[in-house]
Amino acid sequence: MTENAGPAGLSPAELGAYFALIEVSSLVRHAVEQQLRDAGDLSYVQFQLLATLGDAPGGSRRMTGLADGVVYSRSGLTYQVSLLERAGYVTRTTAAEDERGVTVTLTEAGRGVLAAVFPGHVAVLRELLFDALDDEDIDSLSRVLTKARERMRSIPPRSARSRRRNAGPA
Amino acid sequence: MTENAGPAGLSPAELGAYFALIEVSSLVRHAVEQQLRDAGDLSYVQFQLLATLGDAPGGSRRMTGLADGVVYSRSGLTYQVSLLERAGYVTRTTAAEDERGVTVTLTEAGRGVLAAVFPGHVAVLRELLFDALDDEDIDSLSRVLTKARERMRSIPPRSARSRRRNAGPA
DNA sequence: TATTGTTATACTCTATAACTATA
DNA sequence: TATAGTTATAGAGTATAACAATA
Repeated sequence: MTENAGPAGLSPAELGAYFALIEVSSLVRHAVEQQLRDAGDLSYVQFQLLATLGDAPGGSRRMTGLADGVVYSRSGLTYQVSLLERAGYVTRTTAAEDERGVTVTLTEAGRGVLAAVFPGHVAVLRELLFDALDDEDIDSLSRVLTKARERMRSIPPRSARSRRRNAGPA
Repeated sequence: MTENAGPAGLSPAELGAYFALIEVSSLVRHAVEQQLRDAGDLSYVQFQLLATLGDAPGGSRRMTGLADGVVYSRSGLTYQVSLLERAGYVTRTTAAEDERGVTVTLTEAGRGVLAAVFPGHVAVLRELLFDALDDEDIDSLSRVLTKARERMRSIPPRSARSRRRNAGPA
């Protein structure tokens, strides 16, 4: 018997990390969602999609690539992208290389909202999260969470399985 | 001009920490939500409420105290607690000290679901999060996030303001 | 008058399954 | 046959505002 809580439970340190992770991320997300709603009438998912496109070369991505870590079902992605298209923030075109695919591209208006929303976004993060942390805190937070993220990405995500479940053998 | 990104933006370290925080917490939450659904037909919020009660003396809490860090509107809390009551996991009684208040109490059945759901819950956290981290990682994660949480709790939460907004001066 | 909690309602988001079209 | 994406639909969750009751 170790001090480390066997397979049955979590150690106190793990429990503490878990609860803090959930509470902090909830509060951050909730606060940021309000700000995005107020400043640009964007949901958080929509913001993430726009930001992902903003970082992509040419402001373009295929639907599939856009989903990573943001949305957990195909229909959900279609839904959100439809809203963005209706708002004029992205365009959808048939992919050049694969006629089945759809390329989503950020428009000028899309870059506009991003720019409009960004300062307030940053302000919320500063006030709520980063003002409480020194450089070292931020570094270790980033380091540990990045490590965790890489692990998670390497594990078969449920969304990848979901298709296969339908089209099972037989 | 510092290397530290002025008020206009976030430093690369901050950006990295922020994105990793959002992605990791989303993935964790999503995975855990599925597990809770499968194992006990509980939403994550319901699980949090039960767990909060499980930690409380006598398994009881006032509605207001139950909301902290879990739910962001009173009606949302009422809704979730109603579901829990209907399922037989909690009871609601008029508070002894304040006739306006409601005391929510965990039932035996409530403790039962918690127990039933817990091992799988822990397993998901291990596989997804903790297996990737060593003890030191977990300690710093816990330390930094706890620091952040304390800061956030000390800031006037929007939910506290919301009431006042309605009943503004004349 | 302020606070606790509930209710009614409207809305957003998500997920499953069925479907189309291309590879 | 497998993959990319869309659509229809149904359900869960959330928030706002109006409300009742107690302090």
